Amino acid sequence: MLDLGFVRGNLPLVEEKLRQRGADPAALLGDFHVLDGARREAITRAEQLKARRNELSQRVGALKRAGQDATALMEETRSIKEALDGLDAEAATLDEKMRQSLARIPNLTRDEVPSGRSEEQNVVVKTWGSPARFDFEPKPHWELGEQLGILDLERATKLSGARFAVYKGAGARLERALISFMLDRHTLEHGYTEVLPPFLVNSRSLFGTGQLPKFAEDLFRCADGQEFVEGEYRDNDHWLIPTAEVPVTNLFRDEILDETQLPICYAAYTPCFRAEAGAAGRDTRGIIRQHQFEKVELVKFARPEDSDAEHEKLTGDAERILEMLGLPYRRMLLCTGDTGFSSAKTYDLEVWLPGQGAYREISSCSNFESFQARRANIRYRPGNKGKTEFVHTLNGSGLAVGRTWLALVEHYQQADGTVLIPEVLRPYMNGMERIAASS
RNA sequence: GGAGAGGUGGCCGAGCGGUUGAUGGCAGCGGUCUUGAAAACCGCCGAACCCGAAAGGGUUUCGUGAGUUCGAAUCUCACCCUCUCCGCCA
Repeated sequence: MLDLGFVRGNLPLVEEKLRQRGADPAALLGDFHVLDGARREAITRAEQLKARRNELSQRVGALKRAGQDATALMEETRSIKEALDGLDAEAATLDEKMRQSLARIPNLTRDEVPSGRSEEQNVVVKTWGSPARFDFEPKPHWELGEQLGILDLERATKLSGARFAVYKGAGARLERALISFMLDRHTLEHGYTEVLPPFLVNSRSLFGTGQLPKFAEDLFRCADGQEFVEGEYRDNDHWLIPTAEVPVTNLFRDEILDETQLPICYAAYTPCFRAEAGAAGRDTRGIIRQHQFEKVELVKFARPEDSDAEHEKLTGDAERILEMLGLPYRRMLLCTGDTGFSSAKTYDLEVWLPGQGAYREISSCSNFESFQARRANIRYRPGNKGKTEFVHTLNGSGLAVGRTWLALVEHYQQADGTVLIPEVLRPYMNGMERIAASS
């Protein structure tokens, strides 16, 4: 969420930034200054009446203590109260409107983010490794997975419908190995603290990180309470997390952190659940796009002046996993139109998938600056200044485990249909060197 | 699910209709003292919003929402959450 005062004082800039994102400034803040003016006027008038009422009440108290008559004053206070009812309601309504429209305005992208409509305009920042060359026709992971008996998509459909998977044998083991491998690197070598959060969160949390209200249709919600109503963020409803970002970032919601704690770096494994509304027909084969997938997520809370450097470091930490696994990738700087709602700047890591002959997203590393912190009210007290400030939050996949699984299977496939296991992973696979059909 | 207790400022903890934004303690900040540090002592110290160029003024805020009252942290009701015990269960 942007700061109300900032939007008020920088309307042209905000409009320009929204346009760069491909958003419609008119729709998002068309009547901003009208609404803002009306809201402030209502507040001012209501507050003047309240000041008068409070003053009268005090005098009533004084008179009564002195044993004198106060009926005249009490009469005036009563009439103020009636006028106040309407005014207060009006101010509250306008305030809520402002709040809601503010909550739907995306973050401002940084100036170094390239302008662009879609992913076409994303910029390659670096490329690591090069796509493997095969002297045979590489197969997509769904064929390999089925032949090796490590992936069962058909039966998953029976259990849960489309976009679910069952992993078996070495396939299940591989998934678990990847999770452990990633967590070990991040906690043992990159300085993150492991967190295992709840997989269900309330709507307050989803508002905090920016999934609500705009992206409700992308989420799975448990039918254990009332309907979701925009503007009402409950702490007693339950939604499946779309990413560990939500519970982990919200750990410090409504808290004031000590500056000496920062940066706080967490690594969390969780399954992720996404409704994938609007993705109908996309990536229907294989496990690229699932309703449920595993992910190891990196989350940081940093001082504003450090968030850039922490963003680079975090992205590097994710990249290192790909490098250790020997998977070719490239780092993309997302353009304005492709940068997520809450993010000020995002790098995507794209891994090469031989089965598709394309680079596909396997990690997304974002600096949210104070956008989420303002929504979730996460602050810290800088130095010896008494004033609190919002922290900067960051996160990135480190990595999406399901996609790592399929990249690995496709990248390390052999002519005979087996899949080599990279050396760094073998300790996590009980020494297994390759996945063969009999396993 | 049943019974009880409780939700107050960064933290702990008083207050239980009228100068209470809230006693006190801790932490933090500034100062005195000291070669330095500690201790001791003195002072400052919540947040959001509105008006104002500023100085400053005002409003709201004691889990949330309604209500009673001239006036509520304090009274009433509903709801939420936490803790303890019991039951059930991984």
